[in-house]
Amino acid sequence: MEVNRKVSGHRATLKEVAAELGVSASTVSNAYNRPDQLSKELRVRVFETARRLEYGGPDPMARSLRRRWAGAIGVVYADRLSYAFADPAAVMFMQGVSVATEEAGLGMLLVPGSPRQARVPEAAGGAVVDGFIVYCLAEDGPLVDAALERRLPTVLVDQPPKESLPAVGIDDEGAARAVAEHLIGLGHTNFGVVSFGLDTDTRSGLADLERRRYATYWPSRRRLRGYADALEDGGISWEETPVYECAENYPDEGRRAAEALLSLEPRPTAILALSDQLALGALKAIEQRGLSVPKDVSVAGFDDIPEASRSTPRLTTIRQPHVEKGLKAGRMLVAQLNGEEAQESEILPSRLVVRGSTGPA
Amino acid sequence: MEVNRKVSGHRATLKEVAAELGVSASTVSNAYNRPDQLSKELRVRVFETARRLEYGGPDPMARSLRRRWAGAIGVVYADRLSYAFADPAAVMFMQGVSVATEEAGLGMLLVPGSPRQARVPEAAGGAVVDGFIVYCLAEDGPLVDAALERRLPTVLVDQPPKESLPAVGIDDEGAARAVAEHLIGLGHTNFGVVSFGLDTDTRSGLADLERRRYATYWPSRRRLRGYADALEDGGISWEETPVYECAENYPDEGRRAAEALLSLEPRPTAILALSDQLALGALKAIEQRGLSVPKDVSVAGFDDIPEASRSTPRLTTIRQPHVEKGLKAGRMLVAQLNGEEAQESEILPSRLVVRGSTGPA
DNA sequence: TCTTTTTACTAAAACGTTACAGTCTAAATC
DNA sequence: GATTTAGACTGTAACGTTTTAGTAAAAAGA
Repeated sequence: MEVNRKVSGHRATLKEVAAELGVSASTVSNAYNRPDQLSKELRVRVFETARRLEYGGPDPMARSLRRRWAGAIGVVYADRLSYAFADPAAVMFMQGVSVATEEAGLGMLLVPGSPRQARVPEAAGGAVVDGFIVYCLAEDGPLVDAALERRLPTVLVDQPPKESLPAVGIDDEGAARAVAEHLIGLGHTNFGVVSFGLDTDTRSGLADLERRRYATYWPSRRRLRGYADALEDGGISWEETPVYECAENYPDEGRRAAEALLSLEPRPTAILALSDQLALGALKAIEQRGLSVPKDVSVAGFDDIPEASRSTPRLTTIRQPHVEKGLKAGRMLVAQLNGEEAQESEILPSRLVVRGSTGPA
Repeated sequence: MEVNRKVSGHRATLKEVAAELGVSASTVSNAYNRPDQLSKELRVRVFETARRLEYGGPDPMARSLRRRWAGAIGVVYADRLSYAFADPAAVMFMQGVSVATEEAGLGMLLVPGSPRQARVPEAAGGAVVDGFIVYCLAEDGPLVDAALERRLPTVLVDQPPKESLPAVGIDDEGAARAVAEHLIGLGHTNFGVVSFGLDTDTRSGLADLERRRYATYWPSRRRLRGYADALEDGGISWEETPVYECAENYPDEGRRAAEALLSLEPRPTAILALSDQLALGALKAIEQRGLSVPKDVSVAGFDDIPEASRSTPRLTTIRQPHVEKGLKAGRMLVAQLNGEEAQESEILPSRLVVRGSTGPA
């Protein structure tokens, strides 16, 4: 759907208010921006006239242009925004960002568009913002390019290092390794992996080695790498370990993936999921099969979203500080906007949380 | 914290690209906006030169000013944004809005600030947007005024009708009445109510009749009204029914409120909560007291957030279509932006969902 | 060959502000 | 009484685009 701007009735301008009062435009401007530059009485009269003419104050677009300052930061998300709101981890991240923007009195502009839409680059390119937070984007996608080409202050989140831009993230690889090692330590030798989509094509199904290695999304690639290393170190073939990729990060997709994995021979006794959302779906698939967790199959997730500690059984997972990630990223960006130069990238702590969904093989 | 704009290095402009190439500014502009207006070859050369000069395309602020079109809508929220992200109902609402903005290729600007901050009106007044969605705001707050003064297309959500602006909401009063009647039908006569804050002061504690009647937030007022009517109709004194208001819509506040209510004499056998978040807290308080739900105390919520059907016992509540509310509001606004005039206000359906948390007195 | 159409480009005027450097008057200082 | 200072206001020039109306040359049509 295309949007045409409304041809609404004429709206009063600062100039007209000035003319009506017989003063200069500067004075009216000052009435709004520098009260000390004119007498109290005149200021009152300015506001009166403004109200009478239905003048709603200086136009933000003109002001932004003139001041070269938008008063907002852009948040660019990997996928459709509506998915972000459906993903507890992303919501927590945005919450963190919102804390930072509120501290700074800035707006938070959610830039629209999925990698599958054409208008996307234009959206990021056209955003009236002072800086970007780029969150978990396919690293070579057009969206990220569009954002970077603006050459605005930018903070990368869950992304590979790029052009010496400051970044915030966790040690995805190490964390993934830790979950896998935990399960190996419990004696498991037959694994199945439930993964995010590994490329921008929306495909669901088993992924070959090539596809796993060149996963488009940085966190996916690092996590798979962590699993792979741990398994190989434990004498388990990564190549023969099935990896089922899900087009979308919803529990239901995870359920389907787990169903597929459970039908394989030999049946995995441990399922590693790249997110809790997917792991929760896997839990359901196992239950529906009449199997029990963790007696028949162990399941581990990633993210430690609130639901992970409320499921039955409660989910073994990797805890990472989602809110803090957003907060850090937001503050870093604000610092850059304030002219502070060298922002250091940060790796936030994460750790394995063992709960009821994993047990001995 | 105040933000100063970064005094970054000079950034190339469209004019400079034009000068470098020896063509007019119009031509460069056309290269970006109307490819059919110049030859293929020149267009290519324009982009080359742009890249060489590190020109990132037309400046969005200038473009917005000239076109009188921001490409974004503003979402104004009642409270601190960070609370919105912590409230599942608000998140679902925003998800709905995001679907609508994505359909239209618009950005979604979250306007910062709580009613307790001074800079707020400036934030709404300075937002570079084409329209507003005003979500559940204290109806006479400065924020809503600031938004309305802009005289941009606006859609009200969960707000009292105002200035013939289109609105989206549910029948809060009727829904509240339905929950209360359900409990009365089960034989309850001793009620306690757990409410949101009833004024912009952040107070927690029992609220007198006056305060209940003039609650600042529209949904609170309507829901309390619904409870009141149902109780009075059932021969139960509303005045003597304790209403405990919570400063914030978090489960923990609900827990504290319920603790207070359970210490009263006579102890309520039914607790009505204005939201599921608060009701979930109440559930916990009752459990901590060693009482059982619904045997000793019944609890009903409002909103039917996902957690409501996962608690033990599962929560009796009012289901309302949060996502659809956002979607409707978003589409209404988009329609207005497209110049479609008469937008009808809409009352979305809601209904009582009876689950395990309510039972006979 | 002469008109008409098309193609490729340009000049100039907005869009609505704010920053900067002044100007002018009245009060304060010496 | 001359000089400085402060206060209140103004004029002009950006800010970086897009749009409108237009020109000149080339292509097409008669």
